[in-house]
Amino acid sequence: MSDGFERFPDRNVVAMRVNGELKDLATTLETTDVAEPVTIDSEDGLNILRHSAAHVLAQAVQKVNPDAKLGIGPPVTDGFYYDFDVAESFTPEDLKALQKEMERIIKQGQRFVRRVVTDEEAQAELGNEPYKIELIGLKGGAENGGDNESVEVGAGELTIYDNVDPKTGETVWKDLCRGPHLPSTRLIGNGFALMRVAAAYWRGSEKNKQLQRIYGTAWPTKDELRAYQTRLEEAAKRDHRKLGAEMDLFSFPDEIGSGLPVFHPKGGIIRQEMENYSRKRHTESGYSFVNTPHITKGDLFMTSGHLQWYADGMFPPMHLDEVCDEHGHVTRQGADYYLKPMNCPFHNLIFRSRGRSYRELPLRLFEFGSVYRYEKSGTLQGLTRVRGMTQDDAHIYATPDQVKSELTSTLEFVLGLLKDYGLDDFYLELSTRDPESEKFVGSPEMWDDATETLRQVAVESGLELVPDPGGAAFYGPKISVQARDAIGRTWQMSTIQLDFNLPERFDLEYTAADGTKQRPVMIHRALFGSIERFFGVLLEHYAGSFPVWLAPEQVVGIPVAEEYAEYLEEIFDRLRARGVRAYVDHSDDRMPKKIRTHTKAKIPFQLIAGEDDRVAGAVSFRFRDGSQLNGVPVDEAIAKIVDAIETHAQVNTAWQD
RNA sequence: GCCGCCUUAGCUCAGUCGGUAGAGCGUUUCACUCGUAAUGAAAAGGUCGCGGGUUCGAUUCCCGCAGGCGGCUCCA
Repeated sequence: MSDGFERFPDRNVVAMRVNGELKDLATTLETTDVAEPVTIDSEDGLNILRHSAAHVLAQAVQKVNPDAKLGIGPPVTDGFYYDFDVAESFTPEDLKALQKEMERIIKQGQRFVRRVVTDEEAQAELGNEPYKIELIGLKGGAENGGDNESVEVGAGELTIYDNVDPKTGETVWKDLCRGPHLPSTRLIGNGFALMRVAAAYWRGSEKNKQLQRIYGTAWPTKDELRAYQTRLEEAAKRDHRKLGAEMDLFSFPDEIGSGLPVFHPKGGIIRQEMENYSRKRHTESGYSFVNTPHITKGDLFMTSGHLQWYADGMFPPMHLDEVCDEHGHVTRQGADYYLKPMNCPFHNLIFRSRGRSYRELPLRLFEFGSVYRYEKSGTLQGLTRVRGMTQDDAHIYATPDQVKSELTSTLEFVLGLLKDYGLDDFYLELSTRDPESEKFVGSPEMWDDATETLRQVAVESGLELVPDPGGAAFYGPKISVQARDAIGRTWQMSTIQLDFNLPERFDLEYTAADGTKQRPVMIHRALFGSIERFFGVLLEHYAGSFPVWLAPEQVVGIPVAEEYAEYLEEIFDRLRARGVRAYVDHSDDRMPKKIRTHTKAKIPFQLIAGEDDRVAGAVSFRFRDGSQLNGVPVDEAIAKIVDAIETHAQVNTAWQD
């Protein structure tokens, strides 16, 4: 007989795994138990640290405001939160006071002591905590509470953790909790910080009351906390909304409306390059280009099912063409016109515009289609969540036996194109139907078939595949390509959706080789998702330092003195003749100032010329990282620049050869 | 949509315990003609987000709205 403290005297061990289950160090071990140490810097250890920090926060809140009712307080990525029902929401000053109180509790070194209770005991002890009582009632309901709630009440026995003052042995606070916890609050140390206040619906449902949530972060050491804060600052620096304004790429004029961006000339160049390259690749891969209008009569979206299921997400209709007599009676019925939220119904009409032969399939219709979605105001976010956007949307109509190979080649095409834009770290997500949801069309059998086909294609790609239950669109399951950016964040990029339903709703047919009419299968596929969103993702991925082909200004000329501007202009004429975006800076700033200005503007190449260069028929390069290449012969310089553009190279530093 | 916070010059921000505002960068002009991240000087630029209320007087206090930010819910 022993416990974890005796078994693992190392101070970094904060808990243990006994026969596979996480336990407090204070747990008594039988000789037959298999116990492994859990150190504070392991994934389990960090979760325990953060969970214990959440407890300390809750204790601090109730110390300051005894009327605060406790919600739940689980660990999350990089930190923790705790939800409270309080009359007044927390202010930034409150957070400071709470942080102080937490520090006091931590210094006190309170012990976390586990105690098994019956439902009745827990209900009696926690009579003042209505949310905890609700959770106790749910406990029997097994796993339907979700992970965050199961932190409070596990599936097995019910436990309360007492926070015990080590000097007096007095219980100063307690909370319903599954555990495990750190042995002592002291181990939280000074590597934690309260971050922000937010509201959150109780048990994640819009129908429930909103509680006040406090987010915090916690790390084993102060240095790791600082490193985390630095990471957040770095991410903030590459925020596309900030860079978009600084680099004069796009804006959201209030006069136009929320979530409706305008692109400025420099942003327009980037978009144009993105679109042109995409057009070229689609042409090479056998896509046909189509164009469809931005608005349509409502019937089309009745046929597709959008109005039945997603009217909430659409801009409300314009009622047109109605005529009334002088008494207000309708003498001619009008029609509702809607802004389109998706392109697929339009493409279906193109497919249906005449009889189709199996020889035409697979038919791949592509469009940069403008769509409008009435996103809730609170969900809008820069270019990544907008109300008006341009999808690089394609719909592929295929025979059933073409589907699998078409899906495979589409996935290859998508991944290849994303790589050409500089993203190369991917995994896949398979989004399937939520069996609870009523929001889907077609039979469950169709869904099963479609899901299985997608799964096979995803698995055969060799990429990591993550399930996303309930993530499907209402008309079919999908594979989505998730890309990791330069600082490791993941973004949902392309989606490939399989759809047996819309062809049926639109009664799409083709004539098969045997003369019979057959139903095609549809594949929906957006590569960038939306151009606006992809633009934002690339801007953050590159932190504004685009590869040369995408950079709005590719080369800037800096004469050492005004005298050399003419020499540079001759070179720049040649660059411009090759399609390079190249301008000489004729302002009367001094040379170092110009270098500073254009370095901050993240222009890939600065070409500097003075007496030495002119005499030698050369120019000097300065790159974005400050490295230089002096005295490069003009012909070579031009060739290098053009090559960097054509190969889509990222150039931040001097060439090595 | 819900909760909280925010909104002052093109940008970043200071300020006014209620008496109509200031800095840096940017812009314009002048001088300097300069070899790798800020030459100097001067000037222009703001009905302090919008509407209402309180007040002798509101950019400041109160209410409403809009927009933004952070979350929650949502994301066809």
